[in-house]
Amino acid sequence: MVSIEDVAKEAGVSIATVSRVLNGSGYVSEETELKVLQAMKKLGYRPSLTARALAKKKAFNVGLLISTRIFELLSTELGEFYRIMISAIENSAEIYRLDVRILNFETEEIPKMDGYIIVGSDMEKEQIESLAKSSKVVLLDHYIEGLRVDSIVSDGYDGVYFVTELAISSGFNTIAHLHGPLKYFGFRDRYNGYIAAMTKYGRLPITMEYDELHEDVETALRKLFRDRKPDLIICSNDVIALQTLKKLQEWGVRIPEDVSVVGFDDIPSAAKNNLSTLRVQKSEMGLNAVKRLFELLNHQSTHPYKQCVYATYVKRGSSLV
Amino acid sequence: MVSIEDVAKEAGVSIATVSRVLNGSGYVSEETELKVLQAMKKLGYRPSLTARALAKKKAFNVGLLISTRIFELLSTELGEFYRIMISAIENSAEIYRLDVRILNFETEEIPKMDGYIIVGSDMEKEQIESLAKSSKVVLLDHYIEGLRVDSIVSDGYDGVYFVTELAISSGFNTIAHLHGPLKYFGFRDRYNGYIAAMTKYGRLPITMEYDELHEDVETALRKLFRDRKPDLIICSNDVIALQTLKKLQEWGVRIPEDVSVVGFDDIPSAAKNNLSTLRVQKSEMGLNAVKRLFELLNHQSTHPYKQCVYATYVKRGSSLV
DNA sequence: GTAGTGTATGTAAGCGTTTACCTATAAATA
DNA sequence: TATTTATAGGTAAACGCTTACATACACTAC
Repeated sequence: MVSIEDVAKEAGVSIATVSRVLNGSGYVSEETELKVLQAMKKLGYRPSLTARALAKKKAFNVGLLISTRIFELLSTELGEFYRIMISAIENSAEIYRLDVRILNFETEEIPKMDGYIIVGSDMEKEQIESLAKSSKVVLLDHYIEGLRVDSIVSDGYDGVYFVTELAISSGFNTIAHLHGPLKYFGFRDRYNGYIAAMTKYGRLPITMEYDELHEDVETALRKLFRDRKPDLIICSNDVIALQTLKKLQEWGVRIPEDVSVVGFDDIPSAAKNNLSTLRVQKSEMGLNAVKRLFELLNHQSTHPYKQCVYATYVKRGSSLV
Repeated sequence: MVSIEDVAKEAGVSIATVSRVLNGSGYVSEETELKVLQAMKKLGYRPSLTARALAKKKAFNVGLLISTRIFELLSTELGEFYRIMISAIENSAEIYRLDVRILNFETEEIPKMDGYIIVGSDMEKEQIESLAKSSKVVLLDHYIEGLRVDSIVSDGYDGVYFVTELAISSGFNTIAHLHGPLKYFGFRDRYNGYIAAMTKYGRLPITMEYDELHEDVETALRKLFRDRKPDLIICSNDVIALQTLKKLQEWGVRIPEDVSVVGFDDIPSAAKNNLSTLRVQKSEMGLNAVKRLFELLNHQSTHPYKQCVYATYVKRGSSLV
């Protein structure tokens, strides 16, 4: 590996000078700059990002932007999902010398900071867009189509594909998917994974949409059971799965002997109710958000991407698969 | 930030000893180890990955696994796609101290190396799976559903969503999607992006599947034009788009006045034929593959993910959008 | 008793950068 | 002419870690 020292030697200057032209800091004569530039090119020099990161003391400050909804959730049992993510962020931020400040973007003026991590899907597209224009931004557990902002999400497509395929190869016959409104990316993503797996193995998809916040699960389930009783219901998330579980038990259906039920997210009540589920890697995602933001903050200019962290299947008592 | 030195001081030992318990290397008495562990916990110590990476000289060797098909492509004009990716890999590998060796996995025995980057989609699922079991593996420009191997792909969903949305907001009325076989993930991904955007804006999707390698584009286009003539055709890839372009011109259709055509990939002939397209960020993806493999090779154990690099829209003469 | 061996720990030299601080000119100002 | 000031570039100390090497002690083997 060619180092800054090699370049300095080649150009006949000190490493400080090379560093200066590298960073555009301090005084360097045009003549010297040219010599250095040529030496770099000649040797094919590429600065070590690692060394640079280590040497720079620069402590960035980053805002952790959270909505009122999530803020309030945080102090309840349901907030565990975000609590885990946020504490992962705070822990890993230290490694990268990031000063994290938690902010409610709905009630407070957003102060100018080096970068932002936006948690969850409550911020408007326009606000994200304008924030991303002037700062480094990473979306955590959120993604907006066509916006091209760095995002970290759980891979719903792959997760649901995985259990569906697993179920098929374990001999399940009638695999249904009970999903939330497809206008939401997350639900659609999971839905697509289900469809892809079923299609791949020549199975007929059996799906039912239902809004877990405004509709009754009973109606949806009745419709779902009308033609053939499924032996496995894969639900869009744990809330839907738990409602399903409860209703089926009311009906006297044996779980998992008659019907297996699988959720998505792994919220705390999933474990309590013995629900098999696809676990969203919350702390891993938090850590990755920090890592990615750090990258952006340092050697900027890398092309943005969406990072889909694979979900992990957690088998519990609600399913035979 | 609490450093190894702080821990050493707290535990009353040297930093070398702390490093030893950190890495499980060399001799450390149980008693000392306990002291160190306690000091770490007390101070909330987290080792700096940056410093660690810098200090480790360890040069890993990695295999760049390529199929015969791609190997042969490499020396032709069509191979530019992979040539760019591969040279990006070779360049960035140096930064990370990776010794890259290019291998044809179909003709040569795969030698034992620290990690592998598998380029393209020609390797069998089973072989990838077994390779990933004993080594660190990154898939480049490939992704296998349900396998959960680290992958770098171009975000077809987002890319096609982006142009579709752009076209809708630019006043296009009849936007069609001419796509390759949906059994392939890449085509399906792009297709889903198109569907999502059209649905979002209440437009009726107009789609036509066609196998660019075995079927004739004329038939597909005739079917596509039967009901309403589209004013924009978004194609699954550049090859399809170029065939479309040619056929339309044969028919005397004016491009882009009558019909706009957009492709995907940005292969060299796209530029030559003035085709608007979604550019796959080849060198960025190559670089990211290296970076990700390096992460895996070092502080292993991070949870795998699929990285979807956003495509960039490149407007050329074939479209008004 | 002397040498050899296994165990335990410390010392210090890197790894490739950045940057505070210092020195040396030449030009500008008094 | 003497003093300031802007410009140019060098020196060396960090940054937090790993690791080769040195040291020290307690055994065992002859």
